[in-house]
Amino acid sequence: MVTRMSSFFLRTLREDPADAELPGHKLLVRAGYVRRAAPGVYTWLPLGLKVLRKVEAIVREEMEAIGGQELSFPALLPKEPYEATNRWTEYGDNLFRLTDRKGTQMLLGPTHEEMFCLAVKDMYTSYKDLPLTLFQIQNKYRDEARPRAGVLRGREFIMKDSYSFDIDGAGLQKAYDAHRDAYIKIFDRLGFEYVIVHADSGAMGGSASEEFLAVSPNGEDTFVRDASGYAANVEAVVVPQAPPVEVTAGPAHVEDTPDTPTIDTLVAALNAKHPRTDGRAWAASDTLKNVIVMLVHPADEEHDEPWREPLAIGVPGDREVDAKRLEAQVAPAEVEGFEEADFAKHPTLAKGYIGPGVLGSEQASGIRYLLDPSIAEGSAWVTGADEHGQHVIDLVHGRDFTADGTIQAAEIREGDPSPQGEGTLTLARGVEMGHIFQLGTKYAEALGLKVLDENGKLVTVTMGSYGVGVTRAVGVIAEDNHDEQGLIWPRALAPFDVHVVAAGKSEEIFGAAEDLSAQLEAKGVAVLYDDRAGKVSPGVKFKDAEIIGVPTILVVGKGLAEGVVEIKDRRTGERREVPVAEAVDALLGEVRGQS
RNA sequence: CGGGGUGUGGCGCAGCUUGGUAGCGCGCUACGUUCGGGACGUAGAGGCCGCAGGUUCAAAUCCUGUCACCCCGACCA
Repeated sequence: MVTRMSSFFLRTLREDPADAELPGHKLLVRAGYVRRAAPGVYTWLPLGLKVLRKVEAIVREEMEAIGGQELSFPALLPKEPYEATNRWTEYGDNLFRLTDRKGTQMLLGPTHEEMFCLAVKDMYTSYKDLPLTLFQIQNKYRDEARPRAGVLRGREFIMKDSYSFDIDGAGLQKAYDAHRDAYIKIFDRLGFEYVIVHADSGAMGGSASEEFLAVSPNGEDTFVRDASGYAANVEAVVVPQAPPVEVTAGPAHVEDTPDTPTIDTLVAALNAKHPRTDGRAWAASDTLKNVIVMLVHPADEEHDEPWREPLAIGVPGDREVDAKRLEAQVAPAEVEGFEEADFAKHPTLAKGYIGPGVLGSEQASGIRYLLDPSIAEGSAWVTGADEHGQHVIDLVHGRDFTADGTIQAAEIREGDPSPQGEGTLTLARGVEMGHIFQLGTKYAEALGLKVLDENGKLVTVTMGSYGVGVTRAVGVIAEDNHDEQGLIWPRALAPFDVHVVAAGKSEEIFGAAEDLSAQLEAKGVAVLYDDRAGKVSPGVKFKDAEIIGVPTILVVGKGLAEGVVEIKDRRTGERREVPVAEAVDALLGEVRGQS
């Protein structure tokens, strides 16, 4: 049936909503696709829901194409399965928790590994039942500390989550590859620019993990890439170990460097009082900065309570320790600052002048000491001498000091050499649209999902989990597809195929527009017909058509007297007149010609 | 959690410094004119000025407290 603007549940806004920042978000609200219901919680109006359903349909088709079977779990869940996997506590404040009238604690599902795992355990017991891939497209709930950018980061959002179940690693790899291919098809069809980056599997556990990031300057994730096609999340970049270099430095010597607690003050003091002999000036990159943090490990077999461990990290003085990279390396431990009270407990640490002299498990402080891999064996450094106001010059790695190992925690910068290939890295931002994980047996083990193999032996099932942000996809597409006037939907996702505007007041115009709309609908073309009569001027209708962003606009107006109507391409602005009798065929060509 | 900001008809905002019976634009209703680029006129409807205390003859406005929301950061499969 033709959708008529006169009765369609829609109201466009002339002005930007005050609470929106990004253009796509503003337009989705202004054009009547979504409304904010609560922070990070959005209502999908009829127009928006049509787009959302189209995205869902694409995702569903591709999941079914790789043999995925759709089901639907509740969003309201019992807490026991999440206690079994420890996520009831691990998920922390991000979990929406509630209590029923009997006082039983429940949660709104942030993701459903546990439920899928238990469902398979409930029904399957044999290797013959595997492999299996299940999926759902369902609301997820996460009490984000800071929801953002409208539908891009909500506290309630729709996700397609699927899970693969296999008897062994080879099966998992196959399922993983199938999902990877399916995701490529999905994101190609959704039509946005994306990169597949190596990701950190972090708290999810498991071995391999890749993220699909929609490239967008407004994205929240930073990733690197080089000219050869390598791309990785910053957390996942592995800086190669610098090869050893020949020692050219003289013996290490301690110098007085009063009032130099920072790298900047140190470099200035060195150049003023201890100039280099080779004529070059000291730079921050000649210094070795030692940063102490406090790791908070969760309780484990040996510790009943969360426990704390100091960690020293040595990085070149011109680089910071990247908090995200560090967190990824030490997960599931959390990173806290090393406070004054902690310094008091470690009297060998001279704040501001900490050096490798006391760092390391075997040294005076007993603090584990890890170096950035860019610090080559044989290279000489200026670093703290562990006495207030003193630094040591020409301290050579491997000759004068050693560490307990290396850690990937230094910041990654634009122009750094690519860890793979020849070129240098560029940094860009993206929005995480999909994430695929090889989970392995973590969840199956915790929940006891085992099947009998062909030898009659119990084997723990190997799982993968795979997510696509469906509501987020609509947000990203809106950010990517608009101009000054409004949204411009890709044809495959547009809420309607053709927006018919009756521009005028004569009965002939409305009659012809009505007739053309009906003919199009009869051919399976979804029509939004602006049949508003009376005081709604053509200008208002044109503006609304532009902001709503249906890719093809049919204007029935003044040309009708000469027997022509106008077809406008919303994206290019191109317009052409066609005889009324040919309009339907011409529009069918538009709608079906491209995709 | 840290920093910045905002709460006034459905939406966007002014008024607050210097207290005196709440205003503008959009939208909405009725009638008339207009009709290819967010028309115009006339007449209307619609607001516990976030909430609670306080000061005062009088509080949207001053004071105290509190709540909420937005933005940046931290956080975030």
